[in-house]
Amino acid sequence: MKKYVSLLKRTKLFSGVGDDDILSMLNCLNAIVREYNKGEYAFRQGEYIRNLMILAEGRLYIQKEDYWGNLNILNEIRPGEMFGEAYIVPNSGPLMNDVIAIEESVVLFFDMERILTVCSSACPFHTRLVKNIFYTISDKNKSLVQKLSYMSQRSTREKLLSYLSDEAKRQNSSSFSIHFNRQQLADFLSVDRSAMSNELCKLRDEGMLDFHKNEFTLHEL
Amino acid sequence: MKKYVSLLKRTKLFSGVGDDDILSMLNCLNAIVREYNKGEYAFRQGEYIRNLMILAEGRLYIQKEDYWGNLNILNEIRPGEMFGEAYIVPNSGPLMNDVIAIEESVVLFFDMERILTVCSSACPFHTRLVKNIFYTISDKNKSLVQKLSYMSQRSTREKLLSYLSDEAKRQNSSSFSIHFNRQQLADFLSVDRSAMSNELCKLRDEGMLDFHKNEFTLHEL
DNA sequence: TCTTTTCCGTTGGAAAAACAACAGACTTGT
DNA sequence: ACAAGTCTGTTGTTTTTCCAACGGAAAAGA
Repeated sequence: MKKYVSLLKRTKLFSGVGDDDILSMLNCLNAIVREYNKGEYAFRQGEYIRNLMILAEGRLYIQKEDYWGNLNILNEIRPGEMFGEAYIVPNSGPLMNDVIAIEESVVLFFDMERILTVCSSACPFHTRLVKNIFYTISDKNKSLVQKLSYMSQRSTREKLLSYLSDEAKRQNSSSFSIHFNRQQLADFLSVDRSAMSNELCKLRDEGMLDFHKNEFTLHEL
Repeated sequence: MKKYVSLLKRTKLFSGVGDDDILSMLNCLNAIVREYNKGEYAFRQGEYIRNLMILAEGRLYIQKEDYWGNLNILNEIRPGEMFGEAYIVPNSGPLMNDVIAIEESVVLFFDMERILTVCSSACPFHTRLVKNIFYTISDKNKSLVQKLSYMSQRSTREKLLSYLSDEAKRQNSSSFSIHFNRQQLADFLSVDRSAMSNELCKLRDEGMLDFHKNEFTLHEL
């Protein structure tokens, strides 16, 4: 367990907690290590989750199979990332997705009840932990709402405009750069790359914006 | 403040907390009441939020204006609903949306720092509160992820199939009813109603499902 | 009961996106 | 320096969605 302390220190969950405190907290939180082989399912649709997990090594897919058997990859989990945090609510129903290891993977399990039930004396950093988890989930919540606001636009053009508009706000400048390449941006917005590229150029020709590689500039009309 | 206790008792935030305890907690959490006139902005894009809010009376829109001035309504808040929970993270940046009262409204403000920093002696229900807020936000997170999984499907057909498939899972039966009418479902999935209606009938003709009003039955292939 | 309104399916034309395929610019690795 | 691979814009065709409009069925209201 000790070998994961340096990884955990860099996670959002344990941000601001010292090495020694992490070790004692691992104990307090009933931390368990589990390993998965490549291709093995960590969780299956229909199971109930009572833990918060952090991926220590490897790579996981969160995927979903519909009633007719069509597969769909929803998310990719990389080392240091937390998952399962949305399924710890009592009576929240069973897991709707599968979690599968696409590489040899190591997962840390934390007892959720122990996290939320504050043991005031034993763990001085417990309050910190509750805040961290709360902040992480809030952050995720916020970015989900934002993404949803792009995705709910009907056309590729509107999706682009709402996304770029938000980036300009976020970076507080009408000139900014994005960390996506074209294919990634298209995937993020769930549209076709070439159609999106085409639309970007139309927007440029109409004078609404300019771009060079990943540098964008929005223009007033 | 007393007049809102019965409302608060029914909110997710104060679920499981008795009347007397709510009153003392309101004090502990530095609760403030603010009223807004119809058309008045509660918050504007660019502001920083340090509170958690519950709408007591009236109705609010969470809306967004893009760089070129196009308006977009993201959400409608009704009495008893909580909002702002995603913006309380330190360094989370300014609010990206506007919050506007579309009716004469009353909003309760709670000091977020007070909620997360547990005062072990004074409030026996504090742990309960932290759990409640955590559960609420997790729940929201989960439904956002689900919705996003529908919305990220490219075609109306796929959006429908993934949504209906999930409902069947959730209600644990291939026959189930939904609480949306056609227009609401179309809005939820961000597609055109008539096109969606058309697609539903195609799916029925292809033998994948059946429906009568809001009752759906999925068929194996 | 009769009227009005809402809801839902249907259709045809217009608009947009998806798709496939390709070429040039740029990167990377050897 | 060269080859292989990636990234991006472009074009033409096919497919899908959007939009507007309509009619019938069901529900709500007078």
